[in-house]
Amino acid sequence: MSAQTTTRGNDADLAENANGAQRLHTTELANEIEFLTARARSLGSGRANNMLAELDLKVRSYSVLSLACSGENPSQRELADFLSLDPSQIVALVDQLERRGAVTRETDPRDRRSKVIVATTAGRNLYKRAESIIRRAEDQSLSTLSPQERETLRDLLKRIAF
Amino acid sequence: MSAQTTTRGNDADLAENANGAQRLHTTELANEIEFLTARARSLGSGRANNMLAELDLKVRSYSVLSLACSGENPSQRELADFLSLDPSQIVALVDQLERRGAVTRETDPRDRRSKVIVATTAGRNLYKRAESIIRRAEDQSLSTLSPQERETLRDLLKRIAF
DNA sequence: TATTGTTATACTCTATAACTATA
DNA sequence: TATAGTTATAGAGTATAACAATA
Repeated sequence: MSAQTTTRGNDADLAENANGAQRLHTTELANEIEFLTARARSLGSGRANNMLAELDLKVRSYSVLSLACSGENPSQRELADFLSLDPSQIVALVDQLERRGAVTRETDPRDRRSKVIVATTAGRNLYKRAESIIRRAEDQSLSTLSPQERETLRDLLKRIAF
Repeated sequence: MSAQTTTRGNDADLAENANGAQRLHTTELANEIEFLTARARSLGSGRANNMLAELDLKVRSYSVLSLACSGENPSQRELADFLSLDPSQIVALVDQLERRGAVTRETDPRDRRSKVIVATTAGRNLYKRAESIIRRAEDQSLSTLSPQERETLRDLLKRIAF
């Protein structure tokens, strides 16, 4: 998905550490890439959501805001395609961001059905703060990896994600 | 995936390919490891769920079945911890698998509060078939990676997932 | 008093279909 | 006839609290 989902996140994992489900780490399941990807995502987006809460954002709304700030002037349809979300979910996300003055909908003059999402100045400021939080969250989630390993991971993921 | 979620999966991505949201691939967001992980997970579990449908399983129930077949005799509490799911969700998943005769709940004699989940013969047969489907799904999801790269990815993910 | 499993409930996320306005 | 955005709704997934049995 891309666009991700809220998850139980950190609390559950503290529980696991406190507890003793480490026996299960040697299991077949624990070595499946799909499982590991899902677990990494769950931990990562859980942490990111917790940290973004201070800006009243979630990973979802952050993603939309980020693309609105990208300079690519995405339409809602493009956001839906790229984030693997239904167009109706984009409506709700853009509504929220628009209500707080972070983005505006501008009708594309070349196709008046289409609405381009662009960030306001306030939206770009919000994004700057959110981006730095996301960077800290990512840094924490990847704390066991060296910079080189992080680049390797990024490249491998990029090849399977697109 | 661990604990995962159903996702829109393949259809959305065909739409993306058909469409032209490729502009957004150069975006900052598209290079964030968290985003790529989420997207990879979404594609992967979407595909796996589609393929597991013929066995009337999902990634969730497959994960529980897999751990029930692991020989580690996990309790429901351990399943919840390991899969980052709430204990009440485990109840529902085990109920389903128990109803179809794939697993049984056995009271742990050393702690009669705890119930150990063990696979039946039918459950192990079901798991064999599911496992081969999961392997095919994973193979398709990782088709752009060499065997070596897959191992690298597995190791990196393992270090951030646990 | 604390923990395992269970039930119930509310909330979020996801999927689908129908509508409108534009093309 | 088809597409972008919107609305409404139902379903799946998630989080929380309370309870019984057991420790």
